[in-house]
Amino acid sequence: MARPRTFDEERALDAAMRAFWAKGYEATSTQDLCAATGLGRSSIYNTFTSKHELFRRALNRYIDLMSVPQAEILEDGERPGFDRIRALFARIVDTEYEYREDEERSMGCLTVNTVVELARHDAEAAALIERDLGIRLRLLRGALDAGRRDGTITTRRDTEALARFVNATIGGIRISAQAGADRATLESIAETALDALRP
Amino acid sequence: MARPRTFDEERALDAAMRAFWAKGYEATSTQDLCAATGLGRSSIYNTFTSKHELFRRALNRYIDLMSVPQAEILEDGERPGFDRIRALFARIVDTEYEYREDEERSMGCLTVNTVVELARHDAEAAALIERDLGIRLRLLRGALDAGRRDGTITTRRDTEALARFVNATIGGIRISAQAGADRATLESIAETALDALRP
DNA sequence: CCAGTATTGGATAGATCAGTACAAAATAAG
DNA sequence: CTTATTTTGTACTGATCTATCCAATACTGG
Repeated sequence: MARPRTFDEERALDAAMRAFWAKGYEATSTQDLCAATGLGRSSIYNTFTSKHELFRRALNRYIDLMSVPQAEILEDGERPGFDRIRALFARIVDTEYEYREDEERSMGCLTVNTVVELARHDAEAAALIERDLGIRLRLLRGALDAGRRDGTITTRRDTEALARFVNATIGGIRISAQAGADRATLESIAETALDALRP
Repeated sequence: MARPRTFDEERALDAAMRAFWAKGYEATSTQDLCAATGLGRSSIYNTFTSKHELFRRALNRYIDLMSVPQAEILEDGERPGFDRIRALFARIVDTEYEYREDEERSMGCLTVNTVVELARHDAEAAALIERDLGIRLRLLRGALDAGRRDGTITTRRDTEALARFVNATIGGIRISAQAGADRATLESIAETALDALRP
C-alpha cells in the first residue's frame, strides 16, 4: 500500500500522556510534545489531529491505565470489603511514587490535575472525568457494601456517602503528595480515613 | 510631587486574584488581567512588575484572605475542639459557594489550584504554599489538642496525623467541589470525615 | 503658574504558540 | 521498475504571548 509508520502509536501516546501529566495542558507546547514523543510535528498532527485531541486520548489512556488495577482491587471477592479500601489507598500511595520526574514532588494524578486546570472550561474533558467518577463511585459502593455484609465496615452511614468520602480522601492524598508530603504522611492520612469506616 | 494613580491597588490585586483563581496561571493572559482589573498594560507593569510577580502577590493575598477567618475558627476558645473542626469544614464548603463564576462548578481553592498547576515548576509559589501549610497544620493541631483535652476528640491517633488528615480532607472536599459535587455531597464528606475523630 | 515627576494609552518588539503546506522520502502492489 | 499512497522533515502562517518604549497627560510642591 504505502509507507509505514516508523513509530509506535501507543508509545507516543504514553509519552504525550506523561508530558501532560507532568506539566499540565497549557504549559505543554506542541514542541514539548514533539520532544517527548520523539516525533515531528507532521507525524503528531497526522496521527492525533490536534493538541486538544491528543490530550483527550492521553487522558482516556490514563484513566484506563489507572482504573484497571483499581477495579481489580475493589472487586476482589477474596478480600473483605474493608481490606479492599485499605488496599486501594495503598495502591494510590504507591502510584504517587511509581511515577515521578523529580525527587521532591509527585506528579499527582492526571485526572485531578485536569479537574483543576481544565474541567471548568473544557466540557469534553469534564465529561470524560465525570464518567470515570461514576464508575469509580460504583466500584467503591460495591466494595463498601461487601464490607458491610461481611462485617468489616461497621459505620451506620450509607455507602453512597462513604464512597464519596473515600473518593475525596483519594483526592486529598494526591493533593498532599503534590504539596510535598512524604510517604509516611500519606499512609497516615489513609489509615486515619479508614477509622471513619468503623467508628 | 507627581501624577497620582486613578485606581486602587488593592482592588486591582483582588481582580487579578479572581482571574488567576478562575482560569489558572497559564491560561490567564496579561490582556485578561487588563480586562479584569480595568487597567492598561502600562499601569499593570508599572505597579506589579510582571505577570509572575502579580501572581505571587495575588496568591499571597488569597492566602491572607482565607487564613484569617479560618484561624479565628480554629482558635475560638469558646468552642470545643471537635466543633472547631466541624465549623472549619462548614466554612470550607461555604467558600465553595461564596465565590463562583458559573452555576455548575466551583472555582476550587487558589492554593490547591496552584499546588497542581505551578508548585512543581515554580519554587517561589511552592515556598509560599509550604509556609501556609505549616501555619494551617499548626492551627489544626491546636484545635485538635484542645478537642482531646476537652473530651470531644476521642481517637487515639496523634494530633499530627489528625491534622494532616483534616488538611487532606479539605483538599478532597475542594477537588470534589471542582469536579461538580453538590453541596449536600460536600457536607456529607465532611460529616463522614469527622467520624474519624471519635471512633 | 511653572517645573518636576509619575501615570497612562497606544504602538511596537521579539518570541512563541497551534496548526498547515508542500515536497522529498519510503514502501507496497502490480 | 513504475505507480500509488502514506509518512516525514522543513519552512512557514497568522495569531497571541509577555514585556517594553515613548510621548502625551495630569497632578503636586514651590
